[in-house]
Amino acid sequence: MYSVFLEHIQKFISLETFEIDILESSLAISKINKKEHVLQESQVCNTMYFIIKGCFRQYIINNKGIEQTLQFGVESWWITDYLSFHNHTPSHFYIQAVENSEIIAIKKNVLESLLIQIPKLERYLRIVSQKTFGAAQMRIKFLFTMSAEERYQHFSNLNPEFVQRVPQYMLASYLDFSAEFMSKIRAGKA
Amino acid sequence: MYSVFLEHIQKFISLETFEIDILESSLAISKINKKEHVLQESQVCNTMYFIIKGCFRQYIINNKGIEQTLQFGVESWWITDYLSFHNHTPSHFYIQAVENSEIIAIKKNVLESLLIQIPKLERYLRIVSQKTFGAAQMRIKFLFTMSAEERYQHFSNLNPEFVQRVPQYMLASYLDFSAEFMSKIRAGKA
DNA sequence: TGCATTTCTTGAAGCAGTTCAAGTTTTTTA
DNA sequence: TAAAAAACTTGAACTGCTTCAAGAAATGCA
Repeated sequence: MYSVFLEHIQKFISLETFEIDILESSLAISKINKKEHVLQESQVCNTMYFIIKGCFRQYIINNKGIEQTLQFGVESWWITDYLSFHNHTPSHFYIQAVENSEIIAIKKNVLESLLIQIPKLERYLRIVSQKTFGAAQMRIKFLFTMSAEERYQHFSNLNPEFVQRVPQYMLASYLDFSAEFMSKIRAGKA
Repeated sequence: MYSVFLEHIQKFISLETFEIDILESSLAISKINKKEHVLQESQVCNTMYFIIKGCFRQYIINNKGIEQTLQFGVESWWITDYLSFHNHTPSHFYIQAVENSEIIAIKKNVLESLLIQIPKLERYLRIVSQKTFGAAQMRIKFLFTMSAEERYQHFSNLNPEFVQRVPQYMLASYLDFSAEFMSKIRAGKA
């Protein structure tokens, strides 16, 4: 089951057999059940998570006590709080499994040791995080320019399967409107 | 004037003298005048820009013909369209100088050659882009949880000098409200 | 210096989306 | 498979912010 991970890396760099051995012997796959958290607000985040199987979300609890999902992650995505990770500051976020999932959890010191043994991984992580930031820029563009209904239509056209996979209220908050309004959009009453 | 660049890199990795020589001989500083563009919508972006001096913004023109600023960059920030850069797809963005500025423009092939000669730069860029993505996550949090007035107050508390530096209408669109509403917030009439 | 351009201000009218509250449907679990 | 919990729906009242239009102030440039 490491294949999901190794294949993702090898989309960007090529690995020697010995490097694959290092990765497999340094890393483990953990099962995380639906609704379990891998990060809670105010914790310092010292781990990066690569999703092998399942779905996670990063969310906050706003001042009205409502959960707002800021990011989803599925197979082959990384999820973590990079700011907390790099600055050793308490996180503002929760990261939770939305489905029963399998992840590779890489602690900071393990990551550093892997990056020394396999320096090419810096390149892999550099490219992946630049592309992820590019995707975040597009997300902000959509949030700024589209109405709630347009954001929903656009997202469901691009990710029809994913829309089935998560509760509507989570998707509503990810698209920055209320769960009630999502209901009205879907009923054509918006 | 490369010092701004070299010092930024050396916050994250250390450079040997020969590596500094390679950088200085491969790179040039360009002056970009206020209002000049370094990227236009529909162009493929094949350059990364490091800002030595001045200020840039990334913006779009929305369907009402109004400019909306998605991102600012000042001294020691990188600015580019990473999605267009990595996927060779036409950009959705404009990147423009807000002040008379100086930048280091690094084309993709020059970057690749530098990364081969100084592999450590992968690490520098990896860390910088992960932190930048972390900042984007926080930005989305603020957009989701704060009212227009709270976003303005929060931003001006964190960046009091910067607020003086750019036209109000650019900052208004960056904070996702109208220029008119900015005026009312500042007058205490919101 | 003076004209043109850009930027900022103000008020009135309007509306996209929220909030609240209550009920219904679906899913989970014992 | 029944009861509990989670998720979804609906309508009515409300509001934070936009839009429009017009004028005032500041800045840039010949």
